[in-house]
Amino acid sequence: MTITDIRQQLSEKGLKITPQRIAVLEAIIKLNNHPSAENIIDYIRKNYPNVSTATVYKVLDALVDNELIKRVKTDKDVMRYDAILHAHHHLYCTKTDKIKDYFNDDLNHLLTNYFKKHRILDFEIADIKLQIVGKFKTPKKTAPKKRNILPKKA
Amino acid sequence: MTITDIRQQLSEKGLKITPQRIAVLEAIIKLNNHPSAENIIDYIRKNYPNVSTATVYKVLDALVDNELIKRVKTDKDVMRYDAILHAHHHLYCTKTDKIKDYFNDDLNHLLTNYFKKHRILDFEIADIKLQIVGKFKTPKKTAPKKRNILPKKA
DNA sequence: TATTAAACGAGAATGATTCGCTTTTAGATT
DNA sequence: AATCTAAAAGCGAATCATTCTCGTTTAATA
Repeated sequence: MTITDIRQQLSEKGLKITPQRIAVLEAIIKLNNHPSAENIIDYIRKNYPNVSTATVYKVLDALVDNELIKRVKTDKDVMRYDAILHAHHHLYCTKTDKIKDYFNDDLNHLLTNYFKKHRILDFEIADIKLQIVGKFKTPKKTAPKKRNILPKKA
Repeated sequence: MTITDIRQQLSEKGLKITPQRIAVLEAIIKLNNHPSAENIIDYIRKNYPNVSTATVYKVLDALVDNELIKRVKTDKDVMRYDAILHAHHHLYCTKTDKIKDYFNDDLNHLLTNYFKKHRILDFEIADIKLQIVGKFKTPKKTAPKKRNILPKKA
């Protein structure tokens, strides 16, 4: 996703192309880990120190309204954001609060087909998101990466 | 779900049985519409005017920690709560912000089986929630309910 | 009924998000 | 290229859901 692509996307939605909007979209794509508004602000300020907090929130709203990004809600109170690159679901780790993308087209087809056959009365589905809650397992190591010969604390 | 049941549930989890905890659980069950903390507080205060806001939040945390209720995440910023009566998913209306329960054991089995066959690498699933986003259709009326003979504005 | 850790109450504090208002700017028009 | 104007950005203050602090009360147990 290049800056040209970003400009293109904004333009397609009839949004004015501003440095702030480009910066926010770029930040979400670069950070790539469901950043909070704060994360995004910190990232942007490295290059544009005087971007207003309120502006970032306003930009985020505009981008969500125009379906260029999605909001991701956690059990904690801060909102997180996600670039819309490809339909995907989320794995929520109850231990670490990490959110990982989960791509599975096979599953998407399964769900789409399921709801094509079993419509929900009086409801028109626009999107289906799976929140898969659980824990990341620490993978077993075949060999330790590092050896710590020294004691942890002097 | 009677008060005796509620006492039983608290007791099973090793939680002290307090009037406040009973009131909160009762409120969530009675309100039955994914209430926010504010909704719950308003409801409880009708009968117990001096329940502290902080207490309600603390009780909600305790109940979530002990899996007696669930948090319902929305794209908006307030958290909502839901009694755990039976496994279910949610329909989110983008027009009205209403959240409706969606029960479908058939679908639950489908998903459970799917993930039994297709495990997610390094992730241990505890719960799967579907957020089905869309719009409630207003059902077609066979005849109009009212006729408005007068002009809309004088 | 005495003990005590857990729970509660009241209100202040926090902090993410929004508001109100002014200034700036993107994009269109001359 | 200069002008115009609605949209966007900036900035500080305001909002408000949620959390913290800490003194008081209470549920559970002996």
